[in-house]
Amino acid sequence: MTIFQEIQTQVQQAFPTLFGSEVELNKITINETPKDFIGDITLVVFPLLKITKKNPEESAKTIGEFLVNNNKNITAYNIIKGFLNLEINNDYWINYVLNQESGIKNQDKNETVLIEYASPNTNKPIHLGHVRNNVLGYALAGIYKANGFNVIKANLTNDRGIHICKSMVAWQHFGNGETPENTTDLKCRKGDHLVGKYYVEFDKHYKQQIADLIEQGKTKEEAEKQAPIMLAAQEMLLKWENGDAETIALWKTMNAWVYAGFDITYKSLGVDFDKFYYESDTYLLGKTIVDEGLKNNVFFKKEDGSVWIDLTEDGLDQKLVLRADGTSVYITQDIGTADLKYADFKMDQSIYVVGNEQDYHFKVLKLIMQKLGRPYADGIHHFSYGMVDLPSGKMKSREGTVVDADDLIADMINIAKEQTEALGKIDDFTEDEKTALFKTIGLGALKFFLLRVDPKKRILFDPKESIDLHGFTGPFVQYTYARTRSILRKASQQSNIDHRPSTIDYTLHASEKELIKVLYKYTIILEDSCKEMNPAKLIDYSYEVAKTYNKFYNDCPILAAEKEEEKIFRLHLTEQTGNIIKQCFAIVGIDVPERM
RNA sequence: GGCCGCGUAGCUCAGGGGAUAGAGCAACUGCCUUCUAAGCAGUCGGUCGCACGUUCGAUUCGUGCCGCGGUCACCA
Repeated sequence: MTIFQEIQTQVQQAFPTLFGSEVELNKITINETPKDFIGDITLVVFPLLKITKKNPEESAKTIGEFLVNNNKNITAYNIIKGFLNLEINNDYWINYVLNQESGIKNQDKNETVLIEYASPNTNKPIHLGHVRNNVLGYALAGIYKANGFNVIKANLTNDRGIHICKSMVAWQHFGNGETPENTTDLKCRKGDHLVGKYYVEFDKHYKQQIADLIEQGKTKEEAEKQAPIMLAAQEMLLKWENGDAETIALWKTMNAWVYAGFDITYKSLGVDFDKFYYESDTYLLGKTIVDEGLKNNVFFKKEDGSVWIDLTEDGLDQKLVLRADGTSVYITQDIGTADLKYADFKMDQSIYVVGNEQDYHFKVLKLIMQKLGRPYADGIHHFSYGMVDLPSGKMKSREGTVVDADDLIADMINIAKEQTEALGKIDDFTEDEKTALFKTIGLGALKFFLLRVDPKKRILFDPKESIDLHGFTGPFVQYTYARTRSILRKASQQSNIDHRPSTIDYTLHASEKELIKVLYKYTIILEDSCKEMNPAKLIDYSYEVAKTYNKFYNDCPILAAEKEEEKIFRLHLTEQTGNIIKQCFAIVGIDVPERM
């Protein structure tokens, strides 16, 4: 229990005695005291006045008096307007530091959470938008784990469908047998780029053919439907669904190229998965559930044989769940996969990390599963995040206006390299150590950049202004960590810092106390970031820790402290700061260097 | 047009019924013979989109309007 909660419940329990009436816990608002006032914790009395039946000053005085007399950690209080500012005993903070275990862990929740993220299409390499998805998904999984949940990271790979056939058709027509092994295009040695090249190629020819047909007097709609290359793709999709050997062989070959490429990108992003689902395995599953829903009158059939659900009573509209020809649509597959996930993992919560352009789709999916009476339906949650936009607007793979993930990662590492080398602090590093450090810093900057913004908000990325390494950034926090490590290394050469006094007698420096208070909040923030499903909360906190430590570092000598006890205490503070930074970053998937 | 989301400093973002609205970047000024200056301190910069309402108190909640984005496919 934190001291915030402790005071809150203590005041609640005392209320009948003090004021002759009960009070709800949530009426007792406790805040940190703003910097310019005296005190550590502030209780706002305004909401309590109706119950105390006294004016703000008197009410605050009664509570303040009570707390000072009955809580040994509270030494003094002052009242400004309706704010009761409480001062916490120095020893409370000092003991907190001295008795803090290094590994803070939350209790096991005995609850399973499945988090689906990444979920790429196998027709093109991933871009910055997908990177946001990957980084958010991985961070969210880390946050749930750190909060004691059993987490399954799932990747639903979109490996079939018309868009996949487009790349295949284009490769057949224009590929001339190009493979990742024999290609002269360096970029295409990585198979996802090779396949992506033909996806773009398809679109180019498709557009040309449409233009030609329109010139021949067709309408735009006719042209779009009759373009030979599109007909070829549709034909290929049918062949694929019928299991045509040649088509399946080509599909397998090209998908294998893509997977080899994805593996490299996942690896450099440092993300991983416990379970891969493939749409080619799951796309038929939804159909039996559609039958079930028809029997239960959740769905209805129209004259042409197509199957629908009526969601008008839920404020939505009618939604198709199966085509007249009996083939699946997007949501049919998701219905089937939802059941499959539950069969596999019996999860309590099922989180979908998918962009906010699909808000409507997931609203529908959840409603359908609820109407079908699925036990996991209420646990479905769409973790909806904003798009990454460029100054020129939206990224579009087909039009080539994307920031490629591999390029971006390489750029970031390069920026890290240039700036690190310019500082000249790591000249004694081996080449391997340097390479590792540049990657740590470059990816740290990138991930921090993507995570520091509220997930539901869109991000504007300007390729011309590279991601910063100073200020509110990943490298700033990493730097602070390296700083703590540097001091601890020096300390270990000097004396034994393992010696831990049970108590210590001196007045905390203001910056020292400020730092302790920030460290104290760690578990609260970790819990909040999970409840609010917001990695930005943890990122923001890691920055606050670093910033506060740097101030402390500047104000308080550590190794050169006047008294030995002081030095030992400050080394403990330094160690804990480093531990918390490292933990925060590990949770969201950012590495931390020993030196930089 | 219906529905959903977002409008906070020149730019990128925090805050989310409570005190004087905070960071970073950009601009300017100090601080390295002393533990890593990727740092610290400071100056400059705001009608929290607009209006009404609820409240002791609204940037925060509600309604309306304006602006931006998304979505309303037998695409995924």
